[in-house]
Parts: sequence; structure tokens; C-alpha cells
Amino acid sequence: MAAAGEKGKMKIRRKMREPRFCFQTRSEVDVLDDGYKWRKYGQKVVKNSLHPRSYFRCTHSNCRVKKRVERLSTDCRMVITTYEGRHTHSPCDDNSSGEHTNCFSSF
DNA sequence: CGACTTTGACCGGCGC
DNA sequence: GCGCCGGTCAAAGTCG
Repeated sequence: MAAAGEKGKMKIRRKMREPRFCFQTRSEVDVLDDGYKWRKYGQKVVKNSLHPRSYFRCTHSNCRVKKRVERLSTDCRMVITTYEGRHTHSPCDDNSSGEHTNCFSSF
């Protein structure tokens, strides 16, 4: 990511076996309802942003997907939504049931 | 009543 | 060896 700049190069964390999806969205709200329910489990301030970063987790039981929402210091209405992991259930359940519309499977 | 939110504190890993 | 940063969990409170 852009944060890779700094002094050297961030050592790649192979520990993260789960894919990471970073999305830049311009919205006034932190959490956009993408069809999943998220529960905030933490908030920390990061120097690179000068703004508090929010940590979300999928409220489902079989879903351990994590979501990270960070606000841009240059654009308060711009937020970076980072999804970590894969959803094991369908968004909004019944809706489009039996349809694995998981575009994320690209990875 | 159930579910979700918020803040603080704790722990691990890494750097120097 | 110690300090610092990032990340996570827990408890309580509130709202629907």
C-alpha cells in the first residue's frame, strides 16, 4: 500500500494466509452496509493517518472475516475499507440463495 | 430481552 | 534487555 513508503520496505507478513482486499471509498459514514453485519471490536489511532482506525468483525458464527476501516487525513470523507478473510456464508442469506456471488473468489 | 457500541488495558513481536 | 507499536478481548451501557 501507499504506506509502504517510509524509511525502508515493510517486511511482507506471510503469516497472513488470508487474502486482503483494500478498497478506497468516498463516503461520510465509516461502515457501508455491503450486505454483511459488522461488529466493532476495537479502535486505535495510527500515526500514518492522524485519525482513529476502526476494527470490525463479521457478526456471523461461521464467518471470521475481519474488516478494517481507516479515514484519510487529507480527505475526512474518504475512507479505506480493508476486508481480511473470506465470507463463508451468503450476504443477506436467503437473497440470491444458492448463488455464490462471491466476486471475491477471484483470489 | 437481545444485540451492538464504546473505552481501557493487556499481550506479542520487533527494533535498537 | 527494554521500549514502542499494533492488535485483540472484555465489561458495561444503550437502543430497538
